[in-house]
Amino acid sequence: MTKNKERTGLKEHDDAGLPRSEAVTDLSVSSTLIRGIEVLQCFSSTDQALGNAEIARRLGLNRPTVSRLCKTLVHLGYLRRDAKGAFRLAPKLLALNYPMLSAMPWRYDLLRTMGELADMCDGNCSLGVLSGDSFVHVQTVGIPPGWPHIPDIGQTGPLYRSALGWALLSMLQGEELESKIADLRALHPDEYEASAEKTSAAITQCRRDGFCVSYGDWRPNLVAAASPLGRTEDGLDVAIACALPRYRTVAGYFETDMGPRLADAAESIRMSGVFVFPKLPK
Amino acid sequence: MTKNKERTGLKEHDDAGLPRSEAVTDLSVSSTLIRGIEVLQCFSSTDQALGNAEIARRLGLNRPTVSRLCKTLVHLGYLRRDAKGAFRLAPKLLALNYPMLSAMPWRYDLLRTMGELADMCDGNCSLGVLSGDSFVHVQTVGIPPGWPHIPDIGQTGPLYRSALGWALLSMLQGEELESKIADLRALHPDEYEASAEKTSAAITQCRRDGFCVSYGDWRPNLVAAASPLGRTEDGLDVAIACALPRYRTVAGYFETDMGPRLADAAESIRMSGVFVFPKLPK
DNA sequence: ATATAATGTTTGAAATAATGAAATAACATT
DNA sequence: AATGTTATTTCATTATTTCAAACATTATAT
Repeated sequence: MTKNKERTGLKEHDDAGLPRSEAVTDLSVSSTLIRGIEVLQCFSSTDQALGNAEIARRLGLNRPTVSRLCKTLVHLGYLRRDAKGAFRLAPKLLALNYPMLSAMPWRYDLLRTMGELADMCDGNCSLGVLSGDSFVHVQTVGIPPGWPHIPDIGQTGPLYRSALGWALLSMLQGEELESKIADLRALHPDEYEASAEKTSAAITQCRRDGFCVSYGDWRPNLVAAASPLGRTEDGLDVAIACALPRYRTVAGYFETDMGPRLADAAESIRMSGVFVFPKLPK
Repeated sequence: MTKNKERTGLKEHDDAGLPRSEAVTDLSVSSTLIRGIEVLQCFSSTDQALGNAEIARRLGLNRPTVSRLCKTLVHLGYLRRDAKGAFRLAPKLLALNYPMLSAMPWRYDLLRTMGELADMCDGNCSLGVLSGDSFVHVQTVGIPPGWPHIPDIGQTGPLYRSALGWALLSMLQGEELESKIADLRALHPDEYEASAEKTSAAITQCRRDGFCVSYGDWRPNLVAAASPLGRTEDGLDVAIACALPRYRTVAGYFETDMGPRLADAAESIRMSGVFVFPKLPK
């Protein structure tokens, strides 16, 4: 099952010294579970309906295997078949998340403030949470008509080239920050290197001014400012951001107006006590 | 693996005539995938952090097995360990849903109308989608402070004893409705029977007046009205509901004021053409 | 402190479940 | 009708899971 190992990126023992050239599969994780969930991961905003064969092609499995996995997921209610017989994610998948969303009551408490911020900059305002090598949106307010993309719960973005990502990184302390950066570097060597300077500058700015700004680093036509909020009791790192389309942005507005205001708002949110803000190194 | 079969409720061939009393396991679904996902399903608003042993107990597996499944889910990023070493759902799980949310652009288009409805009744307004034997909330607007529960994306409720559920059922046609009711009856025999009359009355009301009302049938202290919206192009059945705490409800308000207004709003939403409304039987 | 009871993880061998090739069936599109 | 799709079924092979036992690691109680 060499293919499988490479695909899933499982950590395995070094084969170098083994008697036969046979690879040792990692018995401590379940490959079937991985494959099943990888089926769900195949779907995206642009690939909303997928057939068996297409999924098999992407995952490097053969059709019968995928057929069985999909059948299982349909049985569980997380996939459905549309009129054309293709598979689509099913609404029950949302139910899996409800426990997590209801564990973030601060998402509601911040709605008002977020709305005010969105109005203030005539753009939108989002909350993001650190997750592996990405941030994940957990709340978004203000989605004007004609908005270039759909920021919604669950959308992910890069830590190393987005305002929200930088704000999140700025909260990590020495050892923690080191290891996160090492992870990012390992996962996206070239991409990370290309943004390394901007990243460290933004982290510095966050720590000094309480916010940082991104000019189209993530979404080419969006300008955004972000501020760190802190870590929740149960261990999630949270930041807040405001964004608007580039063509509507007045030069310097984010640096001199919106940024400081966002930082103020973040500061007063921190006063609520929901978020623990780390003591930052001088 | 007799235990497994019973737990997962897999359909299997009748063993009656088999030579040995050995059960035939169903090769067409993947039991490992089922178990892995069942681990995720263990979490709820009230059980946000679970240990290995607790999960094992609930699923009827032994600890090593659960340890491996959890390790796999952590590897995938869908579980995380908190400060105490317990497992919690990880934010990456939200990312799995993003493709589905972004496939429902009408969730945004309806925000304004929903806000108006919520203001009008001084309560909240939600969109629900049919999913198996339940509805799933896909959007909620208006969460006043002190609200008795947290209606949010992903929350599920019963089809047969809630306004939203009844409104959804009212859209199903003959054969489709029959089979859905049969499913409900099979899954919750007693509970269904207890609400059967209310259910059919509400379906009738929906078809006649365009809305139905529930007085605490789902959440004891909530009164709600709901209207069917129709079926989306990709096959989801959607309904809209407004709810407020019972103690704030004036007698008859939902029947004579809010209900008809909701029905009007639903009617004008349907005009937008996003939802296909079935031709109802006279 | 020490004992006791839980929990989490690692083994290895036995049992089982997953796999993929081949065949079949169902469907669209020529 | 014929071709190229795609989805499903079957079955023998193989690899993965499972479980019990032992160990390590916490908590909790005495």
